[in-house]
Amino acid sequence: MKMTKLFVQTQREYPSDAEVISHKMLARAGYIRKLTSGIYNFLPLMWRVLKKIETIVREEMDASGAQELLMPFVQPKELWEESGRWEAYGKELMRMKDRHDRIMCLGPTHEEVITAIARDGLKSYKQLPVNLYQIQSKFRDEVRPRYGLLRGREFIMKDAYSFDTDEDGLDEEYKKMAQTYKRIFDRCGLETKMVQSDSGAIGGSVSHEFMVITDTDAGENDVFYCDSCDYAANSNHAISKMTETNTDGQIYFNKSEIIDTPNTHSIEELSKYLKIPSTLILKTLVYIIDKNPVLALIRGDRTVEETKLMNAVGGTEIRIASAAEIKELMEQNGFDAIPGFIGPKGIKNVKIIADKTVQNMKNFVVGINETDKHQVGANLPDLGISEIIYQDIRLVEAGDICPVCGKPLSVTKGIEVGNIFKLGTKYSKPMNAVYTDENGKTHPYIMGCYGIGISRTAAAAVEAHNDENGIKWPLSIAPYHVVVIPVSTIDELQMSTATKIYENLLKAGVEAVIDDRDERAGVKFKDADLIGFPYRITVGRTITEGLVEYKVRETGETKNLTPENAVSEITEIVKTIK
RNA sequence: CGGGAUGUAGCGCAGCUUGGUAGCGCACCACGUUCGGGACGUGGGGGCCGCAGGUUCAAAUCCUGUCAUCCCGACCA
Repeated sequence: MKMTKLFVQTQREYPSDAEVISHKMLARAGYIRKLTSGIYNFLPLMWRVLKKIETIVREEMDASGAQELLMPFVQPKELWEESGRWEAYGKELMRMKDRHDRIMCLGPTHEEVITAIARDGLKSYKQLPVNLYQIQSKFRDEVRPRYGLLRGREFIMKDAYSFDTDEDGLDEEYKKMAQTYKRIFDRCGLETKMVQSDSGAIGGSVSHEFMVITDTDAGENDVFYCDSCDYAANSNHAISKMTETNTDGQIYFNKSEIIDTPNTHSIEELSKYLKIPSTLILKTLVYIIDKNPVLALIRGDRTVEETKLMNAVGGTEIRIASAAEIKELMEQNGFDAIPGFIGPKGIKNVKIIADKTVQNMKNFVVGINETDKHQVGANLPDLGISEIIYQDIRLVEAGDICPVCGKPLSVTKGIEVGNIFKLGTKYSKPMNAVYTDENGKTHPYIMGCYGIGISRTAAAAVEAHNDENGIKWPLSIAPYHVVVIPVSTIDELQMSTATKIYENLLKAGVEAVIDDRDERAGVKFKDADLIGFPYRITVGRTITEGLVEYKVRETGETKNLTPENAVSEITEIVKTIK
């Protein structure tokens, strides 16, 4: 492709609305252009990158035995009512009416449609197992789209769905997909970590996410991992062993009593006032889960992990209660305490979930629903709580003990580029999607689902591979392999040599661009770096000695070669792409 | 949905306080000089100043409403 014809406009400055590096660079280098919030045009360079990622995904998925199909983007409400997700999915599901007032939605994922396809076609155990996948645009009406392609509303996704007769079959497919994903991301030049995670709105029992590890804001997930073993988990799912007790061995209170603790609205203020460690305080938080209040108890120094708490009561939506809601809860139970003095004592008809840190607590300090007072030297049996559910609801912290091997855990940030779920019968059962076994009996399919964010993977690759001058694409997914730059387009020898190199590269199957613009060398170099061509051949003054400059974007390495050697060097490298 | 901010040329911004013919840099077009890390000169083209209403002789500027976008908190590929 000639640069003068290539549809790309680079910008000298980063767009003002971009926050993270991938968004800034893809926009400035002319890969993407925002149409409206969270919705982007994929311009020719971007589309080449996306198609390359798609090709890798297709090759690996096909090799795993999965079959590609394509499902509709627009789906009817009725299907979503069958699975129960019309209500449950929430506002991310973009709903609309057609001209006959039939209610439809844009597909955010395709469990319902694929299950409907399967139940029509997969009648016999002899047809199973099957894994079907598609690559398609998805639409999720995100509350707050951000970070460019990392969290758009419309994005490209590969989604696969497997159907098995039993759990063992699902386990096998799940493992196969995990290996397939590892290969896909390796081929895309991305190092990923497979981490345990919560299964969220997709549902099911077990799930893992593939994370590109990063130390930037673009990593929206906290990942806890162990250096000594292979334990790794998203913060919404990570667990740790608690070894220490709630005191440092010192005895602070030898009898249970109620004391004045004026103006101690926070754990920090209270521990300062009483001169005790925060581990000695029982923290009580009020959450609203699916419109109902829930009390969460946790040791004072610890944070509640909201997804875990929500799962503990089987909810789908969680938020911290407002001051007004807490006041209402107090009034219903005959108290009028303000936040800071709330406790489980005397609260009726409200679920009380206690983190396991609370189980070991002795002689602690706790709010008793009286403003400016706390009970000290308290123990749980003394508080007269009718029912208390112990669950792990705490956020793991770096340095916590690995649940597998007992060594300290570390934390890092990650971009989730892929996700695999064991769904079981979550969709097949309610949708009555069944097969007939060898005895003539029917059973719901055992399902799994497996997603890869194609456009997010491209953005993650930019996050992982860049420098201050621009993008450094991995060769396998770069829009072009090499740019040939004649320094001066009016120098006949330079121009004719560059053209010959360019033509020979094309003949050898190398994807090349020749920068034939009548621009100064500096402009071409800056653009080449920004766009991120993995290799560059510069034809300049040294051509009078028969040499051109060969430069590697990734390392900055340069060497002078004859035009023939430069072509063969790159041709050989391109052949090595898997 | 809360809290904060911003809408002026394709991009980055000034002008608004104190109303008076809409500006700068980049990009674009023409000519000339330049030519290995974002050159320079001269000349040019491009704007419903987000939209609607109001105040005024006169509104980018003041007032009201509205829409959009971005950032901070709950989602997920």
